Amino acid sequence: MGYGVVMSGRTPAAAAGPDATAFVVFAREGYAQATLDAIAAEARVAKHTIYNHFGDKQTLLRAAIAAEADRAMAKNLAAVDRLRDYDGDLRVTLEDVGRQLVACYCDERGWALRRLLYAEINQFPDLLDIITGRASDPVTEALADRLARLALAGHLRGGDPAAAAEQLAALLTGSLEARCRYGTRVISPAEQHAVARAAVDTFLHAFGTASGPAATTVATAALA
Amino acid sequence: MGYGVVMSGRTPAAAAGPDATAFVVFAREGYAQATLDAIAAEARVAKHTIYNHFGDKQTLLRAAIAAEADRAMAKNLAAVDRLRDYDGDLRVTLEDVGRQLVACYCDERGWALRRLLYAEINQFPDLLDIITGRASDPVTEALADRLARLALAGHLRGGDPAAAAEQLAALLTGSLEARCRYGTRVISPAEQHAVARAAVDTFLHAFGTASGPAATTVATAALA
DNA sequence: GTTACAGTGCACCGGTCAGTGTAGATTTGG
DNA sequence: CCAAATCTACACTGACCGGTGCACTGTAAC
Repeated sequence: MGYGVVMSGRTPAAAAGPDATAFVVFAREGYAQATLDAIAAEARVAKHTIYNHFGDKQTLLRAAIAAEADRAMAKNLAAVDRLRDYDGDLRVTLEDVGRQLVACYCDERGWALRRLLYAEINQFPDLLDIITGRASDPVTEALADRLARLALAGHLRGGDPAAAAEQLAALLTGSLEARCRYGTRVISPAEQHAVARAAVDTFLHAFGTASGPAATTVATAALA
Repeated sequence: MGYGVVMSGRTPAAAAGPDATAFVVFAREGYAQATLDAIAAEARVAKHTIYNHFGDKQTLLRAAIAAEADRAMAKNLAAVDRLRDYDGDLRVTLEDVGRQLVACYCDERGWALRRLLYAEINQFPDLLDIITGRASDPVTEALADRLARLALAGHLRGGDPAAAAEQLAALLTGSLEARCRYGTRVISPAEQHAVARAAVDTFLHAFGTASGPAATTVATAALA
């Protein structure tokens, strides 16, 4: 013990532990450019302490990424879980969940994690193993579970729920890479809402039942 | 003069010029880790020669990325342009184009470019300016142009063709990040075909006309 | 032949950084 | 109250790399 919350007069950066601070620095500077001196200074901790805890720079990187991936997945799963609150208006519920998933994807830290992964995946291929089980895979699976329930209840067309989940996820996140300019642009909540609405609209056209609210209007997919 | 094609006994790496070689090394090692000595050696060129041509390391990076982005965009635009060969079977034509776009996205060099962009966008925000006009933006726009023609001819539902193009692009590429594991996994042509077919199927359900071939079967979107 | 240009190989400088060593301060637990 | 463990501050090493200077070679034009 001895970190963060226990100690009183720390900066926010240090309050979350050295690995969280390390993630911020790694994401900002890149692995090679990030110096341990900078990480230690930003975490308000002696450089030696980091070596005591993590051994070397690579181990610190892996720990930082694992912690951040856990955080991101928890947020995603919480959003998908809201599909249990299905109260009769499928479109509204889907749009709500979609909006939250889009928000997760547009999150500053989400972009930072994705950037860091793309950047270092060549030098550290084993980062994939750290991410697998903590990333989009379980989220899509959980989404497939919810969609399967909805299909069984007659609110969606039958078929492979995994495929449906994949298509919905693609519709929600596929355009965000371009819209957010690789994470350098922050898009407004209104624009996020428009993306979610357009995605759900297309999804319901393709996977909704005739009885369901498939055809409202062609979404005015212009942004706000 | 003095590079590449003109000289006979060069390795493939050097045959394309120092900037192409530089891109390969930058993508493999990362900007900071890539040494000019390594680039020069791999390009079969003296380090000094690189400085004569590009001035410094950053300029070399920008030149390498610009060249690679041009190459990628040309390939994408060629694929979209095949939508002009519309011969009556919309689904077949769209799947053909979709398959080619998926292949572009899964291209080894395409992943390398995307990785490099994600990796260095923080250190070199101006890379976005280099990419804008050479990247997915013009491709989506060209796709919107083709879809507008198809809608006008009654083969697709009306509405904003830009939105339709964005949705189609999202369906095609949205699942590839996960499927290709950030570019470290090569997916088979059969799997690429399945992705394109599922995307086009969903797209036609949402944007096809009643007269069109909207409903075939729910695509058996299992991979091969 | 000579002038101009472009490339080559090598050695060098200045700076940076991971990781270690050490010695003193602080905390923790019994 | 003491001892073990942990943290801090700081100096140091060994290695690496961007960029430069220099002496030399090859080639094409006039």
